[in-house]
Amino acid sequence: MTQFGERVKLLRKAKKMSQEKLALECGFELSQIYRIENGVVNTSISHVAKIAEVLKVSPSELFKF
Amino acid sequence: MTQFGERVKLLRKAKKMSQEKLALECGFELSQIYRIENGVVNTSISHVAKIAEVLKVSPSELFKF
DNA sequence: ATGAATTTAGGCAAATTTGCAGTAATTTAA
DNA sequence: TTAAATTACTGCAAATTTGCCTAAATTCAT
Repeated sequence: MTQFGERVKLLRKAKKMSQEKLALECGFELSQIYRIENGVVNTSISHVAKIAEVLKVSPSELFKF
Repeated sequence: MTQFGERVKLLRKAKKMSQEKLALECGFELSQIYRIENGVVNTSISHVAKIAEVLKVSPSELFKF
């Protein structure tokens, strides 16, 4: 959960995207991006898919840890 | 969601494992495996990780569709 | 064909996630 | 340095998932 979040943060920063922009493009809340990146929540596969799409990586990239 | 479930079902059957056995080894309910495989629910990343572990594949394998 | 095993299905309560809204803390840029 | 931008964090209600339970439907082996 924490590892997954760290992966999201890493890939997001690699694209020089703010949490807010990622949230906006994904269609969910800024607070939710924070929760995901910091392992506060155990998010769902549809969120995984959406984040991957916006970050232009395959969902499997988010599990490479 | 549906695609993810189909992937779980495929990999589970490849290991000749019943939903019940998978559920047992994962430590969750049979009904939950059914729900995941049939796209009834949008399950969480920790469940993804656990299923991958039990099926002896990397989590990313479950997103190859 | 039939009995056993497996899968599908759904209801309900408890647990968890999410959106929404806000504020505080930290980082970045001018 | 200080103003702006970004990130961290929280409370609450609504939505969703999960466990537990039961039963019907389907598949499979004999």
